[in-house]
Order: sequence, then C-alpha cells, then structure tokens
Amino acid sequence: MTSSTSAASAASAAPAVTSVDEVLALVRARGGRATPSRRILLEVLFESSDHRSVEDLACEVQARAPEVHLSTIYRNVEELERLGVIAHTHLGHGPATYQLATIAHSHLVCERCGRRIEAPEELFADLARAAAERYGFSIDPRHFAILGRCADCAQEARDVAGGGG
Amino acid sequence: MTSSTSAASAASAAPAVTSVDEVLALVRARGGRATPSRRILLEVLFESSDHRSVEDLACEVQARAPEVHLSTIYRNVEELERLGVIAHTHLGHGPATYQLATIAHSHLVCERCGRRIEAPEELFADLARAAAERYGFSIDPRHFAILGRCADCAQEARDVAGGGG
DNA sequence: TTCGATGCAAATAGTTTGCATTCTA
DNA sequence: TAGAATGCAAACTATTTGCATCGAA
Repeated sequence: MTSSTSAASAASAAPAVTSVDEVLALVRARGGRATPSRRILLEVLFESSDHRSVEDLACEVQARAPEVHLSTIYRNVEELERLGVIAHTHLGHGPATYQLATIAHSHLVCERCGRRIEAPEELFADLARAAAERYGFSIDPRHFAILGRCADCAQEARDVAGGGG
Repeated sequence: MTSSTSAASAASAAPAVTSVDEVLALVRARGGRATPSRRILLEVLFESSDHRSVEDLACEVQARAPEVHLSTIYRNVEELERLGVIAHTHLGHGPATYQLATIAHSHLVCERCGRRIEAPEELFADLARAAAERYGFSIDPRHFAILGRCADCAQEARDVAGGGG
C-alpha cells in the first residue's frame, strides 16, 4: 500500500472499488444485501462525473425504477458512504452532494452566481500541511466547498466598489 | 493601489462599525429603522465572540424580549449581513452561523466529534493565492468551514485502521 | 402619516424515522 | 426462515413568505 497518501484519503482504508459489482460484493461482505435499488443507484453514481444531490440521484434512479423512494436513496447513500464508496460535500447552502470517493474532489463555489470550479487536491496541500502542523487537524477537502467569488463576480464587485477611487 | 489586501476583506467596503449605535445609525442611513428587536439582536451579537446560529441568537434575544419572533431574527440577520455588519458561515451540516464581520474567522470542524478550532485567516494565505492565480477566484474563508478530523479523532481512526500495519 | 418592520401562521426544502411489508441470502 | 431493506407517511430541522398590524421617523 502506498501509504504516503494525501490528507484527504488517509482516514479510512477505502478499497479501490471500480465497478458496481465490486461494491455490491463489498455490501454483501459486511452483511448487507444487493438489492435492485442499490444496484441502480450505483449505476447512476458510476455514470456520473459530477457531484449529485440526493434528489438528483433519485430522479435518475426513478427513471429506471419508479417505485424507489427518496428515503431509500437517503438510506443507501448513507450506507455507501459508511463503506467509503462515496463521499459527500456541503456546497455552502443547498443540499449535500455525493460522488464516488475515487473521483472526489473539492469545488470552488461562487457565492454570487453559483458557479463551480473543480479544485484539484493539490490546491489544498499547503493548507493541509499547516492545519496538521499547528492543530493536528486532518482536513478533508472533499467534504466542503471553498466559497468566495469567481473571477467575473469579483471583477464586478471591484468595479462597483472601486468606481470612486 | 493597495490591492494586496487579504481575499477575505476585499469584496465589500465594510465600514468598521464597533458599537450597536453605530450600526443602528448605518441602518437608518440606508432607510431602515432602529427597532427594539434590532437593537437587542445587535447587543447579543456584540456580546458574542463565537459563531451563533439563528436559533441560538433567538434564545438570547427572547430572554430580553420574548415577543421577538424567529422570523424577525432571520430577517434581521439577512439585513445586517447585507450591510456588511455580520457574516455567515456554513459549518458542514447544521444551521448557518453568524458573527460580527470584524471578528469573523474560519473554523476547522471535526466531522466526527463536532469540535471546532478557530482558524486564523493567514492559514488560508497559500490557498487564497493559488486560487487567485489559477482561477481568478477570491476565496472567503469566513463563509465556509474546513471539515476533517481533529487530532484525537484522526488518531482514533489511525488506531483502528492501522492496527495491522 | 407613511412605509418599513414585526408577529404569526403556513409553506417550503432537505432529511430522518417508525412501521408494516417485501425480498435477499 | 431470519432479518436486512423498502415504501410510505409522518415527523423534524432550517428557512422563507404572505399578510394584517404596529410603530419609527
């Protein structure tokens, strides 16, 4: 095992699951059951490259199996997160979003226009090091969004505020 | 041009209000009114050094004026935020928290035990610089929490996971 | 006197829970 | 068969909104 992993993935020994069947095997291995709704949810997750809200996921799952209930999705994402297969992120306000742990990354989110920019993990290298050194704190950049202003909105704000000198 | 201000305070030209009366004057100046509920809310905010949820604030306000309604607090924090007097932060899950803009700072929040560590703005200097250089993005560290594991919980996780290796 | 602010109730969004039923292992 | 998972409804938390009334300026 390459144990010099970044702060983001140090916490749990997440197996590198790469297919729906592997995850379902993992579910069974821990005493859980491979149900249709779980399989479909996983299919949707594996086909998504972006962060998805539970409602979002529910829509896609229900397109294939209309009887699957929202609460089932909630229970399943919770379970899949416990297994380390997916991770959630809080994007400022609004619902939590989920994505495969293997492709998890943080986002820069503009508080004004809502624009999202994918942030590679290395962007947090310095912060991770400083937090660890000073407070012993292991940051997990996948689980929070960096809020602020995107280039355009920051420029607009500057135009307004700086007009009079 | 002193454009090398920190990312956190660049966006709005926030007047350095330091007392309840100054804020109320500011409220009046923009056409608003100095009401008892606003005064009390401001008193509570000026006496708080920590981040407070709206419900939290409501409890303290209502201790002095029981008739003040929760929705009034919501409307007032919104107004005070627009004025740049207070700022909000999203602490992972749970309600948004508010604090005076002058003492606003970010927090490291443990996702496991909920512990909060105050993070000085300089901790984000490198991240702010990198985000600005690469994406033109101005981060606002006051408005989001850095999630992860505190020293104790990270250690526990290591004990559990690393037992065999 | 005017219109911004409030109290209250009800709506809304996001999420969780209790329980009888269904279905995997 | 056992008990994990589901569907459904209802509770719950956080927040917003409509509206008649109140009160600051």
